[in-house]
Amino acid sequence: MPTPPRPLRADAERTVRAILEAAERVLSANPAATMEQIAEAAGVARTTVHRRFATREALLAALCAWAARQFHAAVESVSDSTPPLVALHQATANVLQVKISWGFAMNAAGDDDPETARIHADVLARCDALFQRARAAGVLRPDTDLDWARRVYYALIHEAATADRPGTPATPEARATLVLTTLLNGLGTP
Amino acid sequence: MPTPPRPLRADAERTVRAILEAAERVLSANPAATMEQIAEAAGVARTTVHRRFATREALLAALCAWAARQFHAAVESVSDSTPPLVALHQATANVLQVKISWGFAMNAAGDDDPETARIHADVLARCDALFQRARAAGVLRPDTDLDWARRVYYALIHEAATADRPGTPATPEARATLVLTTLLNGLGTP
DNA sequence: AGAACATGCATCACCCATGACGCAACTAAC
DNA sequence: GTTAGTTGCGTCATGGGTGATGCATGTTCT
Repeated sequence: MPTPPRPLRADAERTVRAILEAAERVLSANPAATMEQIAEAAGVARTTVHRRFATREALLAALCAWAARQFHAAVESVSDSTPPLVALHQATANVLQVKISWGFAMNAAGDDDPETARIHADVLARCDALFQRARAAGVLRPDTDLDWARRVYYALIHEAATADRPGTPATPEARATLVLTTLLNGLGTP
Repeated sequence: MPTPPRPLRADAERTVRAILEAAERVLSANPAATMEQIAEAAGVARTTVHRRFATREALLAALCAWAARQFHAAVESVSDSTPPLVALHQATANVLQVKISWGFAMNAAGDDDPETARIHADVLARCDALFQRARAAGVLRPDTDLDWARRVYYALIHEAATADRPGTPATPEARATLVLTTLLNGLGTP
């Protein structure tokens, strides 16, 4: 996370953002991409990347931390008192919005940083709580294995976020509906 | 694919198998693992790996080709005349069996080799045909988007193959049932 | 406008994975 | 048992990514 004691100047902050966005773009296409390629995509010299992120690991960690915070914000904005099905839809749409732009960073395992790990754990807890509410309210079957449900849910979100076929709905809301109808009703004939 | 003009001697063939299995094991844990690590896991000198697979790319390609053939065999063994639901269950169980042992190799995009690409295309075609039969038979809803269905199906198989929690069913058959009930019925209250 | 900060560029050193040989010891195949 | 193939080991060359530094040229902030 780029929070050195001395606050960054405005242009430097812009540079950091540009580097993170470029890293997401380049690494999602090729996870083994070099610092050089990332720098080029960011429109910046390679040495500048090293100035902001001492090592490659540091860049990866910062990228993951950034995505984790977006992820957290997407989930946090959903009120705990909203009915489960509505809350699920809101959270799904928000997460999809983030995931479309930060797909690589959200999948990359950057839990070596304790702060990022904490955020991930918090999101996980919120997700679990929401699923428990959903099960208690009868949205999910009473005998549902919540761990399996969560895995399936994440997987569906991932598919909905990466699907780019003509037939796929464009807006996050429509995709969220697709995810939830598939999760709850399946694709078979009732 | 290890098919040089001259057939390999028995011990050499064993070595190739050991290297491929080690590569799967090591690379699934760390996709950026070195040839050295793979060789060590295979109980073989690094130079021997290079003797069998000239370059790292060649090893990856061979690994993917091997997995693709296993994949193909798992799908091919299901008769085209079997009722769709039964066929789905058989194919799913077979694929899960393979995927548990060759998870990395099946995900790695090794379609640069035309032969492997052909096999993958063939498997895809069979999957599509099976899904069309399922839809025609009323197993899938008549308005189902088959592309979305296939994506969800693959994703569920992936989750079922990588789930290693105590609550998860152990046998491929039981996991196949989990995949199919989730795919067809979803997890919501009917 | 002046001070502090940021960037590009050129340059350097370093490490490590990769890939290639040759040779001696061994093993399968006939 | 002879022959051809296989392996381990030591060795070497090379490329490429990484990380650090100094300096001149902008840019921001006050």
